Amino acid sequence: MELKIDKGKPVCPQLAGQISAGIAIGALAPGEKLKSVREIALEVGVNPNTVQKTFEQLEGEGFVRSVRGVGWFVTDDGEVPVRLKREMTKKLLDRFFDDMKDLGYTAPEIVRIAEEYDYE
Amino acid sequence: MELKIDKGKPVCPQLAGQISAGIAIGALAPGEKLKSVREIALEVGVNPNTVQKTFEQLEGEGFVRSVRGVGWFVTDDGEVPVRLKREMTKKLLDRFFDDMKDLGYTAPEIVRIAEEYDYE
Amino acid sequence: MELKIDKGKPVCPQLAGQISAGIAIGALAPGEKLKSVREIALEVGVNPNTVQKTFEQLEGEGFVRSVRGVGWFVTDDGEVPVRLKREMTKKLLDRFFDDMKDLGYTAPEIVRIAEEYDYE
Amino acid sequence: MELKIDKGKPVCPQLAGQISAGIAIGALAPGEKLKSVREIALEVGVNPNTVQKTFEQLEGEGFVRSVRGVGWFVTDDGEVPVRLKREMTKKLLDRFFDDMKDLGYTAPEIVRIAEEYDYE
DNA sequence: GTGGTCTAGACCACG
DNA sequence: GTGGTCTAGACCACG
Repeated sequence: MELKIDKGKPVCPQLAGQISAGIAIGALAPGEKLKSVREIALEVGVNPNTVQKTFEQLEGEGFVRSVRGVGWFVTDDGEVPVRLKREMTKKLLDRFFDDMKDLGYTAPEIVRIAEEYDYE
Repeated sequence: MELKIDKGKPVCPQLAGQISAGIAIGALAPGEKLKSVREIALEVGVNPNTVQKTFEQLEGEGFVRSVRGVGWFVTDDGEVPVRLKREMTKKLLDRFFDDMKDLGYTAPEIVRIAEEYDYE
Repeated sequence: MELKIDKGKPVCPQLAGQISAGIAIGALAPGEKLKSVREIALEVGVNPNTVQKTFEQLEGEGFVRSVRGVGWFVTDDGEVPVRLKREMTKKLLDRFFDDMKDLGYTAPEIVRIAEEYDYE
Repeated sequence: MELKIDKGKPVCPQLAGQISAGIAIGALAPGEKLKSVREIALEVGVNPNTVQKTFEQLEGEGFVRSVRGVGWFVTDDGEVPVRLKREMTKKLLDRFFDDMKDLGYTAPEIVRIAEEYDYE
């Protein structure tokens, strides 16, 4: 699984979001070993500490676990991806509709705009 | 126009976004005088310096202008609201579709989910 | 409240334990502002990052909360000290009896030894 | 004598503590041959290097000695178990009373709590 | 001055 | 090589 960071924005949330998404969509399977802290740090060009911090945050949410001297692993709990995808989807929908409503659109208008949106 | 700040997140972008949205939707009309820096600071519970900084940023984008000793005004340029709304809408759509695609949805699926979304 | 660190042992658990104990015994009251990260770092002679990390761990357990640019505060939840004291007491008792049992003592013997212990 | 390791915590101190306790309580008699490094490593699921290192530490404290090509033995000195038990007991008592005092208990309270403790 | 984030780099335990 | 902890120090947002 490829990771990509937009420098200039906070790194941890970006990494956490991408790894969470990877778990949610099954690109990272339950129990699977993740790339090492150092490898990810090199790949996306950030400090290993930052990757470590991201993993510790994900661990706090029960998405990953660490085995000292071995690596980090996706949690074995098969329910997590299901729950994650549902929650992340809801979050995106809520934020999108909220933001669009702040711009003056009604719910039906938002849906129509989405239908007409030409996604590259 | 009411402003609301989520403490804990950066204040300036939040304020700038809400004021921009206000201009985009016409809640703040071209040429209209804005509330004073102090008034806004009290209303949302932040430091006046922070509000001042936000206005200066908006001024840099041509959305507002200041009259010394009097206050801040929405730009008189009637094109600004139109342009603002178009740009902000596009930004929200792009981000929403990008994020949903990262979650494994295809464009048609995203549209269908939006249609089924039950916005409170 | 005074903090003291035994260099050579992991710093974060020591700090977290002392602050938790302070909350448990009421030395740090609900809602009270804690010393700043930098002040504690200077006082106990560790890096501010380490103190910050400790606070973030305590935040994850709901014992403290931060207000950006202002400081860290003991949680307002008055139930927390009660729960904390009960849990920490149980933990210490469990560990003590477990360790003593590993040393070959029976429960009654452990109690007798505790009664005869001459605490300075 | 059975050994059990809590993965995630440093292994050497755990092993050393358990073997020391075994000597202190006579489960491992003076002069007795210990299990081989490999056998222990397999039993508790750690690397043989780690077990070897633990034995070398215990050797440094005079608790065990090695016979090349044969294995590791508990020291023949009959005084060692007595001394070990006394020292380990004192250490546990000191730590327990210290920690409980940090939690706000007085010595008499600590004793009373220990008396009332319902050890499973 | 205060918390928040990040880089750089050291050193440890374990494998 | 891998995670875990820590120091040192920079820079940001906010007050």
